[in-house]
Amino acid sequence: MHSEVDFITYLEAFIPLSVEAKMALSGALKVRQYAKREHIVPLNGVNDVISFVVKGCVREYYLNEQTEEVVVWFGLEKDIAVSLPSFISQQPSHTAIQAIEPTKVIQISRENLYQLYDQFHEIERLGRIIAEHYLMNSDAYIKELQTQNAAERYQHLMEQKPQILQRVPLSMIASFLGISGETLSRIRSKRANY
Amino acid sequence: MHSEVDFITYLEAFIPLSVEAKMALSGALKVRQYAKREHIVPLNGVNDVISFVVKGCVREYYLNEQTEEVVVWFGLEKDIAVSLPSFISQQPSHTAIQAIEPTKVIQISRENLYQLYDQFHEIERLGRIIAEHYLMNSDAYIKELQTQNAAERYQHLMEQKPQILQRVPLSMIASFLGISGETLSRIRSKRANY
DNA sequence: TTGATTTTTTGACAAATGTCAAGGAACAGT
DNA sequence: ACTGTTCCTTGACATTTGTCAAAAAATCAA
Repeated sequence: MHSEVDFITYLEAFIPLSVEAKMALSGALKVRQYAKREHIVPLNGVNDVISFVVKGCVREYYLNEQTEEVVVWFGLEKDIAVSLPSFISQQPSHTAIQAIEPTKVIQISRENLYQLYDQFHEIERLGRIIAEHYLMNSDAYIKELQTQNAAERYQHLMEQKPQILQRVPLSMIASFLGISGETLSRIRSKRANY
Repeated sequence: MHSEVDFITYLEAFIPLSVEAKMALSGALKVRQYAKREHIVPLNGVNDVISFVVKGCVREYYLNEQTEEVVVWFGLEKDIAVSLPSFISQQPSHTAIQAIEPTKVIQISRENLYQLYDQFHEIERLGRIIAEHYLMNSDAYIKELQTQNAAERYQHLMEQKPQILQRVPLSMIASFLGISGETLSRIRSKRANY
C-alpha cells in the first residue's frame, strides 16, 4: 500500500530501520478510513491502537463538567493520534479523538506494537525516540501557554499550522487556544484579517 | 552507595531489570552535590547528563525577553531533572536547571546512557517507558493550564506537592503558575490562610 | 434556491488578572 | 541586635478576557 510506505518513511526520519524490521512493521499495519465526525477513540473507550494520519484532520477533546467540549489537540497529515494515558494504562480514555474531515489513517494495535518491541530492539528504540520527540513538543507547548497571551498563541498557530484555519471551525480553535469564541473573533478582526 | 540503590528502586517501579543490567547501570552512575543557587544546567549550556534528585529541590526556568525568569518546573526528591531538548539535540539549552536548596543528585551521562541503550534492550525499554510516563504528566499539565484558573491551579499544587510551598519562594511559585506575585498573594489571603 | 440551523461577529457590561506604587515582614550578614 | 536587602502584601487603577444577548453570515438539507 502506498500509505504504508509514507508511514515507514515518516518513521525512518527518526531512525533508519533494518529491512527485517520494516517488513515486520508493514505486516502489522492496517489502513482505515473514518467519516467526518466519526470517533477514532470514543469518550471512555480504551484506546488500543496508534493512528498515523495519512489524509484528513482530527481533534482530541474532552468534556468539561459534562457540558462543554474542550479541544486539546489537532492532528493533520503525518501526525500521530493516540490518547496516550489510555493506550499505556488500558483504562478508559478521558479524551476522545474524532475525525473533523473524512480521514484516512494507518493503525497499529497495541498488541502488535508490543510484540514488535519484543522482537526488535531497534523498533523499541524508535518508540523511545518518538516518545521523546512528542515530549519535547509537549514541553514547548506548555511554555507557550505559560508565557503567551491569546493573540500571540493565535499568531503562532497561524504560522505553524495555517491549514488548520481553513479546515477547522473557529469555535474549536478558540477552545484549543483556551479562549472564548468571542475573544477569538475580536483578535481576528483587529489584525486587518487573513 | 545508598542513593544509588534508591535510584535503581525508582527505576524498577517502571520495569524490573536483570542483574546484569542493574550492575552495568550502577557502574555508570555518579553522585553529585549542588549548593543552593548552583546550576545543574546553565542557561545556554549543553545538557549532557540526566539528574535524579535524591535530596533537595530544583527549578527549571528561562529568561523572558532577557529580563524576567519564568519558572516552568519544580523538581523534588525522586524527580528526574533534564532539559530534554538540549539533551536530545546536544544544542544549547534555552532553560536552566538550578538548585533551590542544597541538592544531592545521581547522574548518568548521555554517552553512558546511550551505551547502555545499545547493550541492553531492557534499558532502552525503560527509557521508552519513562519518556511515555513523562509525556503523560506533561499532557495532564497542559490540560490543567487550559482549563483551570490561577486559584484552581494553586489549589491543585497545594494538594499535589504541598512541600513546595514550604521550600520555594512565593515569587517562583507565582511564576510557575503563570500569574503575578500580587495575584498569588491575593489568592492566598482569600482562602483564610495556610 | 429556499428556509432552517449553526456559526461567527459585534456591543455592553462584568469578572479576573496585571501593573505600579508604597508599606510591612522576613532574612542575611555583620 | 542592627541594618540593609529582598520578599511579600495591599490598594488603586488599567487591561484583558469572559458572559450574555442580538444581529449578521455561513452552512446544510430538501
